[in-house]
Amino acid sequence: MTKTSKKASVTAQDVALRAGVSRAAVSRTFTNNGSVAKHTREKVLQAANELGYQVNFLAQGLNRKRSQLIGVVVARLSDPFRSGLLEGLLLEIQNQGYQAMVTEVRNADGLEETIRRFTQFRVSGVIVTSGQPPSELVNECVQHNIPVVGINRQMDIKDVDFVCSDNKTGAALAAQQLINSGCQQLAWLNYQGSTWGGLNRGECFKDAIHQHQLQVTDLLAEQDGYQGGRAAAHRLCETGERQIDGVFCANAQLACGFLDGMREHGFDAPQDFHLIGFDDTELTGQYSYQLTTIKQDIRAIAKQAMTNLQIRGQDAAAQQRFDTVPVSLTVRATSPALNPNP
Amino acid sequence: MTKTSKKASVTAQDVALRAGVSRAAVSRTFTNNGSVAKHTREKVLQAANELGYQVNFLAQGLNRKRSQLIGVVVARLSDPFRSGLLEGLLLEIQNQGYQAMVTEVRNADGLEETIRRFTQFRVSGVIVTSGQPPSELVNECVQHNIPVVGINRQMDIKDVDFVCSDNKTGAALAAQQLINSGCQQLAWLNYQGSTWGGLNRGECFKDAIHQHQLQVTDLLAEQDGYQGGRAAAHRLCETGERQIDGVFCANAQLACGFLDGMREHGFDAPQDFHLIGFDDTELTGQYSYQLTTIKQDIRAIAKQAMTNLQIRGQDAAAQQRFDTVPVSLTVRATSPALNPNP
DNA sequence: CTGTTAGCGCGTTCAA
DNA sequence: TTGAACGCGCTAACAG
Repeated sequence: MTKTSKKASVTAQDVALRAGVSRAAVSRTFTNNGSVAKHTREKVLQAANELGYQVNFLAQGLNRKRSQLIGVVVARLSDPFRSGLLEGLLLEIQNQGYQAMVTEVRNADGLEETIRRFTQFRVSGVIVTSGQPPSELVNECVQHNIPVVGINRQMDIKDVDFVCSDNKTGAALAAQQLINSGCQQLAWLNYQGSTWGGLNRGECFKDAIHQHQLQVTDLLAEQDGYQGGRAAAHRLCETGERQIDGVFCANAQLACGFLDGMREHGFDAPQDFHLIGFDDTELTGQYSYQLTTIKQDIRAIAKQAMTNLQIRGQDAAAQQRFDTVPVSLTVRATSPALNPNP
Repeated sequence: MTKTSKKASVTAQDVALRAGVSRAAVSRTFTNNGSVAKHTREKVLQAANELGYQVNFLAQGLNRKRSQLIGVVVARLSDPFRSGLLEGLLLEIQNQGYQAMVTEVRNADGLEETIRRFTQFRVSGVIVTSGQPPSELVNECVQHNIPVVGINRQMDIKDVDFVCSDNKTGAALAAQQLINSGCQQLAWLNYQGSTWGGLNRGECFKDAIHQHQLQVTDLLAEQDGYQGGRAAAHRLCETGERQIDGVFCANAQLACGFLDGMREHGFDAPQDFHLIGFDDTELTGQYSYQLTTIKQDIRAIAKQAMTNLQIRGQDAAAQQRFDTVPVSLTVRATSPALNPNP
């Protein structure tokens, strides 16, 4: 009870004492900052090892005015693409030696509160995969010199960088594929409250189609995700005025729902229509769907996002970046490969 | 340039100055700790508001030896159940005023490194949804007085609490449903490298079946998830010695894969066999699967996990808890409702 | 109820 | 290369 009751946590001071050096020496060996003699370094390392010393990130962050934390804003993780994206981000963040603080956000107020909390933890960067970062809050980050990057969205907020899948090429690939397959009555399916990414894909798709002198029917789902796509299919079949033979969807969930909705009415792809979705998730490859999709390169997106954070972390006044990540067409059953000799 | 260049971050000191009170008063109003006169409180709040003051969580945590962070260990977010669970945890953590630090872990070494980092951030608690927490590390947490709770796993590690879906009842419900439907040749499908949860469900299922004097065939998938289930179905059909008419799966992904694998061979549920999966994910409800499942109550699990953290947070020596969360049977097409008058 | 004081554990000058 | 000393921003114990 007198001296055996060790402090719960061992500090740099303890290590210094045991190694017979000063606290500063300990700090230096662990931050690789100042110069330290090889011999002392080893003494410190050994003492630290024996005591099981680990730096206190709270104290470190307080001092450096910056923690090894990256804030990540997510939403609707039930969408496989979004959870896949989060997984990719986590991996990349950890690879770079950071720790992810993640917040699920449901509305604008939530985003505001979240970003505020991020700054209170002095995060080294913020990644927004959902919602529009309110410009005032972003300014707050900028004041604190915290870099912010948005994924699959793009706005004109000063000092915020963006990395985004190549929607234009993706839409063009889809258009090409549908048209080359002989589709004439094309449709674009999106959720009516779609994110920037969805809207952008739609515009690009229509542009691409119009270049071929064809028209596009707008299918607007009242709900997002699988159920929205399914309901849209039902409505299409029930009103059934238009003959549609090629559909491009803003995301994979909508596409799967649409496909199932059509099946419920006795139609299926590719016999009765062709179907292409955005996002290549595990689900889209499954036997019951076999969806032809535009595949986003999650690893590349995550990598680029972190790169941007570091660039702006070093130079807060760096030029705003809008990075585009290549996409590719994954051909499956719902819009099969073209006959090589037409 | 002389006095206009404000400090990047405004501190409690600044607020105190402007409000004409002491730093301590500021601290008190923000932590609701000591008592503070209503008048001063208002002055402080106003000054803080004008200056845009926010407490520095790093400093706060350093002082209290505990941050408002909860560490969450996850793995394979591509599984919809796991991402759903994470979403539930995030919501609950945020509701309680904490922030989630989440780490994706791929192997035992990763878990070790992760938990170590959690302690370095002085998290208020650790939630493990994947992997077996190595007992030495847990001890490290205990030393730091950090509560640890495991979800859907259960081991005999001192001072660690567990919350787990009621596998026994779930397995019994599944057994009941299959038997009452007239199934005679039952099988249990699991991944060969399954987690504790999967193994436990299997044992419970076999117990339940044996009580009815029936046997269970073991189907072992060499891979986890959808592809594992699909391959298992292929193997079953190709070797095809055994006639199987009722299958229970360790999780939903296996079940969906199994169903698709059977379909590829021309068999389908419920005509040719009955099928029940564990985990009720968005996927299982979709038209193309309509899987009968045992549903886990994610909200309840998350709530219980946080409750346990707080209990042990207040009393480190609290008795170890093994909480069980009720499950329910969601009846869909692959094992349909029974005829009311048999 | 309030202000003063003493750390929390670490990074970083500045001399030596 | 090293150590002494200061401060990061905040909380908590103590006096008034």
